Amino acid sequence: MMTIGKLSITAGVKVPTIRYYEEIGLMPEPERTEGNQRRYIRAHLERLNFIRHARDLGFSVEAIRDLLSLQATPDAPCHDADRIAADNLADVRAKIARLKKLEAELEHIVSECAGGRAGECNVLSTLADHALCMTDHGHAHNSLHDAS
Amino acid sequence: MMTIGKLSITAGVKVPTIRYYEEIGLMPEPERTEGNQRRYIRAHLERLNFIRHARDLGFSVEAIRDLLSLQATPDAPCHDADRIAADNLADVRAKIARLKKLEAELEHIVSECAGGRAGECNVLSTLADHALCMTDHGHAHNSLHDAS
DNA sequence: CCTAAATCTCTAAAGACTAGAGCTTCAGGA
DNA sequence: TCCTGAAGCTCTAGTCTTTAGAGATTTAGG
Repeated sequence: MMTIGKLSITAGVKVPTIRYYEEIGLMPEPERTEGNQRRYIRAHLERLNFIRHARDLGFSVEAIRDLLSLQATPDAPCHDADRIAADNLADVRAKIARLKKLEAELEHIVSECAGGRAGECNVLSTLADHALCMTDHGHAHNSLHDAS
Repeated sequence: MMTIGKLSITAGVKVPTIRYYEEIGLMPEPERTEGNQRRYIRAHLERLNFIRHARDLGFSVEAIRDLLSLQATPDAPCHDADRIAADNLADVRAKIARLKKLEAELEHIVSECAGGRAGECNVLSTLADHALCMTDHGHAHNSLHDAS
């Protein structure tokens, strides 16, 4: 029987985040004390560890929801879980590729800065003039920010 | 003189996003027709290209604001713009490093999946048991999602 | 029993947009 | 010149994943 604070420390997830996970249905509603405080058992800690770990790996909340439901039915084929992980891997690889292009472009920009005035600054001119781009990094800037 | 729709297509930025940029002061208020519709000139398109390009590169809106103000005063030292780009480069490198760890871990997870049942699935058990982790990927998952 | 720490709910903020309602304007054709 | 449909307008509210406070209540230890 742990309090939410203990669970928070143990799992490395902030208290309001735990309550948020409960709200969106990732975590089940635990039992409460007479005074309405949440009390968790070990199963809750394990589930929260699972969630945090998956989040760290970049899985979206929806993907985690799927994984958790798979976990709940151990006789189901593991094919789905594999697909979710494989999708995630593809995503991670795409992000890496994209970030490497950005890295190259930023390196180029920074190395050319000779400490002059802004009017002749390479950072600014490169950003202003798309034609100077070294790479075609396209318009898919969402891929930089998505968690999935 | 283009409409907001034309500007949107040309710059690859959605119409509501352009209006949002105006609202937060990244884009200036353009002239309006008698009937209150926005009309843009080429300078607007260039500025919007600058913004989109910088967003694609992972610059935060605040960083872009800085860059834009530097651009407006071409006699200022370019040192600040360089620092902003250099900060971003460090960020991008950190993101790459982190994603590579995740990639390795996901590769490991996926490759072990033999198509069995969920009960013995490596994806699920790895996520469930932190001790199986190959790397210490810590709790700093924010760094994956920050744009700055 | 008292008190300080922890918990409770609820609201609101962050960043960077996106979507819809309901209305008005514009451009092209008959 | 009128009509019509696409595109524009404003305003509100929602997205997503947390995080932070306010103000009230409960708990555990001494």
